[in-house]
Amino acid sequence: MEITQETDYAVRCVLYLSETGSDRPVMIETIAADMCIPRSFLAKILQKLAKAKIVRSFRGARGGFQLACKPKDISLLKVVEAIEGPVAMNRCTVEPKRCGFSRTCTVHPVWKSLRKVVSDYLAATDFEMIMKPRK
Amino acid sequence: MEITQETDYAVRCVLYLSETGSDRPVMIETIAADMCIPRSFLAKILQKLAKAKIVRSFRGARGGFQLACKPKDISLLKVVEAIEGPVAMNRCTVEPKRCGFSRTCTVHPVWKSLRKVVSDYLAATDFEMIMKPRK
DNA sequence: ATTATACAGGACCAATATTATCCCGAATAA
DNA sequence: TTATTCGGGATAATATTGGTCCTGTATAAT
Repeated sequence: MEITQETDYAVRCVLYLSETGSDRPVMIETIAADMCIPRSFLAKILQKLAKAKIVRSFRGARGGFQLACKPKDISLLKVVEAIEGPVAMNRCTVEPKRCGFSRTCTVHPVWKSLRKVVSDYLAATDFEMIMKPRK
Repeated sequence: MEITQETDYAVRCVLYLSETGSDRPVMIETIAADMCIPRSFLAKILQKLAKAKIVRSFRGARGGFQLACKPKDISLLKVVEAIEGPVAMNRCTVEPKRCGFSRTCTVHPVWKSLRKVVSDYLAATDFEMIMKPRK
């Protein structure tokens, strides 16, 4: 039922990039230090975020990471799914093949519906909303 | 983000007891066979359900398990928490001591709020609702 | 009372997932 | 050309999950 530590790192990392709003790429090293995330683990996380087009990476000297779009256009769902894959409460709602009961199981629709509740909530929350108001 | 296999077993087990509606206790053996749940694993699960007062156990010959109350009075939340402990999306919302950021972290309230959404949904779903309508 | 039955609970184990770390190669700015 | 920074594969430590087994205890039936 819980998100993983990795997902928590990912969310805080995107939030960090949202808040700094730098036009220069930020190095893994810097983010790791500022957010207390193990450097090499964060590197892996940023790879996933880059594949999901949430951040852009730049190699070489002065390289690093930037948001690929505005905080407002990044939902929590996008980040969570970039790390954990499709959100679901129960495997059987994702791969029904492996659940012999799915056809007759009356719990199945409940998990599906809860999944929608969660996923809608996450989709409706973007990083502009999560950011501290700067005023 | 997913419930565990164990929780899935627990829910299906309570559903089974709801649907059979037997006034005689049902043996672990029987439930295990009917629901395709490993016998000794199910035994552990039923222990947890008994501690949570969701089922009653009877020892000795003709022993077994019965629901401790009506399906209508058992929420999905009760069963899930009997197995997994308090539902939460993020550890930091349960034990804030271990999260140095919780005071300033702007994601924190989001997880808390999502937790409420999920927990409300689970609390609103009881086993009479989950049971097949008998007509 | 005795006995067969069925759960209680502790110890233990295997498989899998999570949380990392390290290294070498590829891109790239200076 | 070189120092820098990410990309990605391999690997390892730890935690969690899923599951078994065995002994003890309660209890219904005889």
